[in-house]
Amino acid sequence: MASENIEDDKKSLPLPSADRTSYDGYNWRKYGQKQVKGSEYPRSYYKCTHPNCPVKKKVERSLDGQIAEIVYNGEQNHSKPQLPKRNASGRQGQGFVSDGTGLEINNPSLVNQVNDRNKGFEGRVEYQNEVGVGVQTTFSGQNVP
DNA sequence: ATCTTTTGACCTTCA
DNA sequence: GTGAAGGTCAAAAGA
Repeated sequence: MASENIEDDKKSLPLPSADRTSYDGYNWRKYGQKQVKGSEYPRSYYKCTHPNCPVKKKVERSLDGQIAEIVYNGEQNHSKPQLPKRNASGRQGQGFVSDGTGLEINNPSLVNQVNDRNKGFEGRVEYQNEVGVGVQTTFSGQNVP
C-alpha cells in the first residue's frame, strides 16, 4: 500500500464498525463545511446525533486524508451508544449498563465556559486517537482563576 | 422510508 | 457601524 484510497471504495470494510467518519464511539452528523483562512483544507462541523447532546465536533483534514486537527466541543451527557451489542432473545439483567468506556461526565468549568461562550478557549483539543479507552481531557488555554 | 451527506445562504462575533 | 471570518441552519439528493 503506497498511499491511495482517498476518495474511493467504500464498500470494502472488513471491520464491523468504522461506518462514519473517524469512528470514536459516537454518532456524528455533519452539519456544515467551511474553508477557514490560513488553512488550505476545509473544516467540517459535526454534531452528536443524540437527543440533548450539545456536543459539537470540528474536524479538519489534510490532503493526505489524515486528521489535521480535531476539536471537541462539550461533553457527552449520555453514555456511548450500544454498537456491537448483540442481545439474543431472553435477556433481562444488565450488569454492565454504565458507560462502556468509563468516560466521566463532570466538567462544570468546561460546560460553564462553553455555555457562556467564553473566548480564548477551545473546549477540548484532541488528536487522532484510538477507540476504546483513549479519552483524555486536554485543556488548552487558561482556566477560571 | 429513514437517515446522512452536501451546498448555499444567513447569522454571529470580533476588530 | 462595517467588514471579515467563522459558525450554523435548511432543503434536496443519495444510499
